[in-house]
Amino acid sequence: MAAVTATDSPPPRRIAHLDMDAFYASVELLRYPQLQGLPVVIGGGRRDCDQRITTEGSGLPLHEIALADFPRLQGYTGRGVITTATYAARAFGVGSAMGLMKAARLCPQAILLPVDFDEYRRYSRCFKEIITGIAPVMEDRGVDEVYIDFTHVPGGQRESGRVLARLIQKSIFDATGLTCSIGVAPNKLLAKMASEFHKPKGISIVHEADLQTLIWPLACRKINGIGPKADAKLARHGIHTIGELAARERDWLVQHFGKATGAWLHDAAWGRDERPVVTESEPVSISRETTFERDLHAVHDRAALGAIFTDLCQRVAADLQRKGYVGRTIGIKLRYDDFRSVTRDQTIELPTRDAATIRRVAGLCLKRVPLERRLRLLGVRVGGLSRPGEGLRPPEAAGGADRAGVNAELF
DNA sequence: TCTGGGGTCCTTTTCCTT
DNA sequence: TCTGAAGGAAAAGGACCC
Repeated sequence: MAAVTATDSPPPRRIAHLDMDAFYASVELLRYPQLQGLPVVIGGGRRDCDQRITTEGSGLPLHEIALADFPRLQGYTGRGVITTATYAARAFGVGSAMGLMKAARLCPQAILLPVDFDEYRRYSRCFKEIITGIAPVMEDRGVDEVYIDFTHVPGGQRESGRVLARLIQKSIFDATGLTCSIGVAPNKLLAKMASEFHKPKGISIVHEADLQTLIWPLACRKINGIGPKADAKLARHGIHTIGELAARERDWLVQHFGKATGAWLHDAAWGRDERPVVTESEPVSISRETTFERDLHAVHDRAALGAIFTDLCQRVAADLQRKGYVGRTIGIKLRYDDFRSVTRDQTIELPTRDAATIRRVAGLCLKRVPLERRLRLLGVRVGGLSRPGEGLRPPEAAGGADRAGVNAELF
């Protein structure tokens, strides 16, 4: 075999996963530093708990607002869950996804802040701009997470990526006051796990050779993509750690988990993941859904449901128009009072972003669903998205007939 | 007593066509 | 006209993620 010089061989793949530390809570604490160290929960977001602090807008600087002016969990009634909680609040046993009423019993003195997505998105854009200024190949994975390809970034290989990770951490902190954790590894799968090793403010470097020592002792659940269901199924087969998963034959996994999932499980356990860092992607669907303040009945609450239904369709249409998409597959989702969900959808000939058209087709979907039980949630979705071009029916053309049709629909 | 909203992806079922 | 196989697309459900 011919000798290979250092300049001939391509640099090893170095992929980083960056995760902001307690993102929503940290943004709120930047705004209200007087809440530092106090139990704070962020959640709700629906109208009934969407009261920001009473003295906001009074001209008082936000950091001077008295603690007494912040709304408390005590006496909270209504639906909604906690999106995130500060560590001080978690000490009382409250945490993400817990109902707010239950949290109010556990920690009535906790301060309740509504979710402010606009503000989180503002910070999100800001830290992502800083990253792409340093390392341009970045994949967006939501408001507080990204993957970054360090491989060809100048300095991206130094100390296996640690130097660049440090620079990114410092740049984000200097510009925003926010901290993050970064994992650098040969691929996305391992980088994602690595970023959790030393939270908060951590940097973790993982090499292929670390698989047995750092990855295999971890619980299967640590693999991004193994959730509660898959974890329970693995446990039933006596598989609890990634090492135990790696010990199973690929064929055995395929037999028990299906072709795609079985093969993926095997690859994941062996730290294999060739997925590229994707810098651009198109959405697959756009949807809106809402949980009612109380369960509604199709007949008894017909008017209220009809208004909500129309509103959802209009909001989806507005989203499509704002984002510049049209879609062909229109669907509904509803959740009954017993929490079972059903979906129905229908594909139409020409893509649309017209509210009345969406309302009409969604209304047809609704007719195919049992409506005896009370409903707690209703959603409207448009998929099969494309950019408007040939075949788009202009909103005006959809006008009269559809609108007339809507009035005759269910609700 | 409860269990949000906005997505993606995968699997299974159903329906249609050949 | 009926039956069955095969394959693809659409529909439905569910798991998972942030």
